[in-house]
Amino acid sequence: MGGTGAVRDMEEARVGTAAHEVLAVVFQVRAGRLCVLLWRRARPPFEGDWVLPGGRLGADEGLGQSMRRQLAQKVDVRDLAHLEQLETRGAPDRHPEGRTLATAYLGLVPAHNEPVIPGDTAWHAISELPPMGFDHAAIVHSGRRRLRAKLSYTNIGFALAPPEFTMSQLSGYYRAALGHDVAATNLRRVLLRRGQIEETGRSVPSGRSGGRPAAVFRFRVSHLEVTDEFAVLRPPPKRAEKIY
Amino acid sequence: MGGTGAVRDMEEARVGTAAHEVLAVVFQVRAGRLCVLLWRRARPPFEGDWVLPGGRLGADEGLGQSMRRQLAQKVDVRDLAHLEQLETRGAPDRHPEGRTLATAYLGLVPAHNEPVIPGDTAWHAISELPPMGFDHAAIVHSGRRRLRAKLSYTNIGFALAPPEFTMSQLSGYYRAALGHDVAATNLRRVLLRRGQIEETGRSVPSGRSGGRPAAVFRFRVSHLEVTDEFAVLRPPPKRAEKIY
DNA sequence: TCAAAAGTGTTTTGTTTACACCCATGC
DNA sequence: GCATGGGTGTAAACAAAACACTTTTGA
Repeated sequence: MGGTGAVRDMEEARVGTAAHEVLAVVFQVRAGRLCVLLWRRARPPFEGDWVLPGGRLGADEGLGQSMRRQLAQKVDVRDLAHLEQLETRGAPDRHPEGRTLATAYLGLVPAHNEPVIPGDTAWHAISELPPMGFDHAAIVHSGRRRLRAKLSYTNIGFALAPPEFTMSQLSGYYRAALGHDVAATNLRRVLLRRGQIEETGRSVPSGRSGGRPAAVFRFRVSHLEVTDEFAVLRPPPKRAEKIY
Repeated sequence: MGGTGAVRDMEEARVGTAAHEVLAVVFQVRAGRLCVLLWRRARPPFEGDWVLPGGRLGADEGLGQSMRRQLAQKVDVRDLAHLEQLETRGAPDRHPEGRTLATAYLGLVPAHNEPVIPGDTAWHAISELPPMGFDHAAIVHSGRRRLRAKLSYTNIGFALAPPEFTMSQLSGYYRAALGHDVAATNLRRVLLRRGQIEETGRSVPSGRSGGRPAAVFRFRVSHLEVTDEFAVLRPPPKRAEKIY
């Protein structure tokens, strides 16, 4: 146990009361790779290891509210296009200095944003995570699974892409997040069909190597929506008498 | 604030420490309807209202462990076919007697189990929820959404159905959980194709009104599995060079 | 023999992937 | 004019829903 002494010991003995922290898995696609924002611990335990940004829940804060406040110290909150709760971990031994529950959030920063971040934080590709403290590496992987799943049936791409983009750029963000190739030509049709994206009418000039100018798209809504709810077992379309 | 006085006040003032409880949304299909197990509060706040079973997190318990312990006082844990974490709520004012975080779980009891439950608990159809205390009604609806979604792309039906069943029974459980009709004939083919269910080889005699005897099926695995992961945007089947 | 319930065969529909081909631009 | 992407058209693959028809039983 740490050096806080009697006060902490008394608290821990009391059933049902525990320290609570919030942690953020903030992803951004950078240079074609899915990256997560990590913070380097300057003192034990896990000194020198990397951990998720976050901290103690304030006395009168909601969880999401606390997460945004803590994150504001690392990234400008305006850069965060999406934030959702991921999971809560409460293994009694997850924190060596005493019982601490942690509620993790998934946050997304659109590509090409370059938020100012403190010197002790850095973006790390999730394919090459550095040594990480506590159970934070596992939480990063939870976040990746969540993002990956939601790319299939929601419009969550809006939080990965900048406000305007070409289809080949967008397929790059999908590729980075999903971990496999995504054909721009088909992605375009799927997202258009689902009404997720629309053309701006403009196009970007082709690069020095030539090629047809690419049309510029944008997402139609910039908050999470389920766009493909019933992959299967969908309700009968006509006379759909719901039973509740 | 409640009358606990100085001790509680001191705790609440201390940043990062809060009471923590676990709550269970336990569903069972009963008489063709999706029902949730509720507990009737005997004292304020919300006296007489119905709430989710649960209670304070113990000093050295994990969250899931605590949930199982608390649930054991309401339903026999052997009756619980599935338990998964749902969400954590931490609004500062969610509990009138003082800051309390709650981590909710989703639990499923297979149909036709008849667990012994205490006199102050009862099953309520979710289409006719009684007046409920705290934010528990919202948590019930979170649970229903989760169940409904997972029926589409996982084998979670195993936790709704008894060990053996006919297809028309199974379609009844799906109907109750999804809220719309599910044709037994197509459900059979979908679940067989996905390898979720298999025939036992036996059949049940037809009822007094005649009819062909129904084949008896069972789920092949009785833990959660994703059986239809990439509804769309699936990775290329051949030469699927994953990038991580 | 008829009604009832289960199960099979087949068609239709919808969605996504694959792939060939056409388009617009820089050099 | 030709290489280089971008974009369209179209076919193929696949899965699920709809529906007609067959099977097996009780009365």
